[in-house]
Amino acid sequence: MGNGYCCGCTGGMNMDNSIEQKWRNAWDKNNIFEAKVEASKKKFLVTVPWPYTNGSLHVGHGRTYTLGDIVARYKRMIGYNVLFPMAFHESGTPILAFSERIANNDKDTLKLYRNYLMEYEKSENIDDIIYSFREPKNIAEYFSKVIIKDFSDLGYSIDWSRKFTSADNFYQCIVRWQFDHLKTLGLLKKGEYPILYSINDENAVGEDDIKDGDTDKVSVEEFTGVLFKGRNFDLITASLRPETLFGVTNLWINPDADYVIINYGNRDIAISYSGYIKFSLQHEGVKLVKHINKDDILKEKFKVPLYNADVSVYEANFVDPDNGSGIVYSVPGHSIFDYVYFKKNNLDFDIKKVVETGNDINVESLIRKYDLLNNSDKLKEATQELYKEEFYKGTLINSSKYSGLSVNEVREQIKKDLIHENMGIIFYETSRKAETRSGSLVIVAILKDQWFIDYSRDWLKEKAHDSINSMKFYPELYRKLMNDAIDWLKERPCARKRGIGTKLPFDNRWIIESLSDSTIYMITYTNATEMKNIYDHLGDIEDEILDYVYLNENLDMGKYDELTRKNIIAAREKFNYWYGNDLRITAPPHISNHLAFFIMNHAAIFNGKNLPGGLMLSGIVISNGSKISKSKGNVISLLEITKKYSADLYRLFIAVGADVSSLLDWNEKDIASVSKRYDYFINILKDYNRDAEESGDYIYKWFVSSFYSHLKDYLSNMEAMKIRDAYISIFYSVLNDLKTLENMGGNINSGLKLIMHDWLIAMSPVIPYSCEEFWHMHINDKFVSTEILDTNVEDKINYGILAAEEYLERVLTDIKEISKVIKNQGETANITVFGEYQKDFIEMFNRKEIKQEYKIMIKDYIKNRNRILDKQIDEYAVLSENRSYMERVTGLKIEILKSKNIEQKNPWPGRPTIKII
RNA sequence: GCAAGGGUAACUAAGCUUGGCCAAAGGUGUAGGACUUAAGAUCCUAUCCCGAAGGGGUUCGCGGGUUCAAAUCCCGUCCCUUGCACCA
Repeated sequence: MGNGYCCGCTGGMNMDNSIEQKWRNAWDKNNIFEAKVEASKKKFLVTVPWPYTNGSLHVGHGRTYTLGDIVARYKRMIGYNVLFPMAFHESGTPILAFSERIANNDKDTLKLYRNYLMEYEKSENIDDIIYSFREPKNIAEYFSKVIIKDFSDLGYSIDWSRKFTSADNFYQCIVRWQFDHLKTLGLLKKGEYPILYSINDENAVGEDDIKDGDTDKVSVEEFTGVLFKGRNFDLITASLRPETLFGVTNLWINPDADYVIINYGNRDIAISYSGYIKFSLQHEGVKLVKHINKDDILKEKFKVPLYNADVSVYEANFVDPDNGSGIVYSVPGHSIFDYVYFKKNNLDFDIKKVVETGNDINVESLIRKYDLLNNSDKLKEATQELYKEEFYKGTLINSSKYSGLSVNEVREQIKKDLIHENMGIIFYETSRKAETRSGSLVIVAILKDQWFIDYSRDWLKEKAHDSINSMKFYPELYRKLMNDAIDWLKERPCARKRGIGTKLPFDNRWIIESLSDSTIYMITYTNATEMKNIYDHLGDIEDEILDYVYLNENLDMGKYDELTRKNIIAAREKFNYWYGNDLRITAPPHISNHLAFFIMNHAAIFNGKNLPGGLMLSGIVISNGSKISKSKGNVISLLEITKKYSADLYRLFIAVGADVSSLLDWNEKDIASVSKRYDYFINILKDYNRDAEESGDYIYKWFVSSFYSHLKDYLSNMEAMKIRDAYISIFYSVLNDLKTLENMGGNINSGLKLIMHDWLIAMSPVIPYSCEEFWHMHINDKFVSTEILDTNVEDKINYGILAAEEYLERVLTDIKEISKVIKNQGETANITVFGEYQKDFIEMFNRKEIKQEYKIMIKDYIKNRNRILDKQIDEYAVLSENRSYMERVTGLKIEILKSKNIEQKNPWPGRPTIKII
């Protein structure tokens, strides 16, 4: 296929949507995926992170969910009682921000949502729905429905009876309980924290409040405010590179900017007006003294701290008064901006080199490389290149006691020394100039009383490491990365001033940050219904109830009524049965955040079997060769997938398109090649005729044996979560066997009849709809989705027959090779298999007692010894039985003989002699 | 710079943990053939080099080493990709 015109031909062979819908409805009607406690059965809880409900999901998101479903269905198939639940995440600012933007008629946002809705709604309804999105909960509600629909269409065996959202009241009780625990454990503490802030709105801003914040991220950068002493007042510059201090030749101010004198810590300091505003939000006790004229600064000389040289102040229009303090120091030896400015304005200047990199990347070479004197486009890029190079490879020179130290260690050192000498102060700045969507400036302010989770405790890290080391990892290599991430964690700000979420129980000015409220939420899946009942009944869930349910602590039940008691007891029973999260599936970018918190918070609160059991990390998905992004126009929604392709084809592509851990490229060419095989599968099953004759022929025996040996591979690969390898065995290899069967003169229907039952079950985790359809068509009226596979395959494999087939193929390969060499000149192939004499000889040889008349065979035997394999095959019978097949494949007349002589060139076991004449 | 992953035949991609059955799976592409009025689809065969006998030669980034034996283990080296944070 390869384009949209596929539907007339191959596309039509796929399961069409109505068939998929038919089985979806049947599954739902019979509630077959609702998981119930069955004490006698081993349970398996598999989770995938809950989706965030501010939009619909695309082909990339679908991978982890699809893998989750494949695993869930597989485990169910081999007899586990499986719980595969799902809930929705609404915490944080994005939904709120989108809602506000819709209310403000922001064009881009309206367009974005119109695009989402166009796929799901009739055009005349769209405006009304978008209007309703002025209320944030309507966005969340709408898209959670969309996601449920998409997930259902994709055939996921999710137990939706447990769904909830992070904004649900009952869930928030559980979050509060968790934070009370963390507090009791001494893991919560307060501190200062820099945040992005809007002056006009007097509020913290998130990525979604910032103009282009999603495409061009803004982050907080820590500058070093360096104070230069003057006669009447000091002056402050803000630098990312304090280590270049010894290379300072002068200072720059902007001739057109507004400068002021402020008083801070009993000293007068010059700074730009907007620098003052920021500074006052970052430090306490900053007072504005007066506005000053630029000349008051220009006429002064200032002392470079630590170094004490006097430098002058010059004017330069490239200095941005809104950036930092609006005053910068000039280091032409290591700053491209400074150097270029001097050059372009034909000013005299000194260069003092203070960083040595040992290579030829420096200010001058980069200016030449990018022709920066004539072309300023690349100024920023070149600057970054230089900073990176000097940071990682640089060593200080000409810098008094700091000389000889590497830049990356000395930067912190100099910063510390400056602060210690009272000549330095931390100055936060945004990584780029940013404004909110309403147009007010975004700056960095310091937030007092920020709450942190303290992940630096040794006892906690140790427990987390133990937990990681006893978990299963797919693939294994992530275990080390996970351990590293744990070591790396320090303090994590865990609450914010705004957004959707749960209030901190002991400080309700704060809302728990959205990753921090999602660390142990999987416990809720086990008993969401009961917890909701308790909440609805009592209007709250007391910590002591949660302690009883989740921590097996004691509870005085007397104070609760019967209904509550019933729910509490059921909740505990369900939790105890279902928890441990046996497998969590997500992607590597979560290692350093979500997964680390997931493991840490579990380690803090839980023990033993309730700690995480396993982790599977799937690689990223790209679409048509590039990263999925709106700007590339390669976002393909899950809805589009089920409509244009089919759920089963998508799922099959996810399973066999790439190893779980590798990058997966969703592109037409690769889809087409998977589709080709899938269509073949569909066709043979559609055309299957149940009245096919059963046959005990050799080739059917081989076919069945081969099938079960593939099934064996499949099972062992699935146990190792090597989903691709597993399905190559059970899908591609079996299809190939069917073709071989046909080539050998067998009948596909007769072959299918022998394996259909088990084949459909084994395939059903990946292509559940097709398997369901054919199961009902050809087997029985129960659901294949709930069938249990007989995993005892060993006695169904006849290794002798497999060996015979291998032998046959070997002989054929030899015949073809000889034919090729003699340019297909022969007509008849005489094949002679070994006889009694050869057998006797080998026995004698092994006993080292060779009779005289046999000695002529020694040389030949030695020569061929390592190609001889004796698998006790009746070679003569195998070849005779397949004579017509061999004749068809080789185009030669085949004659089979059994050796009756002692010869110089003998046939040996596994290696007959072949003569083509 | 640090950390992690990777470099395999025209392309893509397995294999490497547990060395031998690896000239190295699968897919794509290419060539020939079958089917077909034709096209498409499908199927079969071939696809590192040499060879009128199932054989030989040279390959798995590069250079060494261990071994009877290395794509696989060890050492060195070059190149590529990603991450270096508090953002969901």
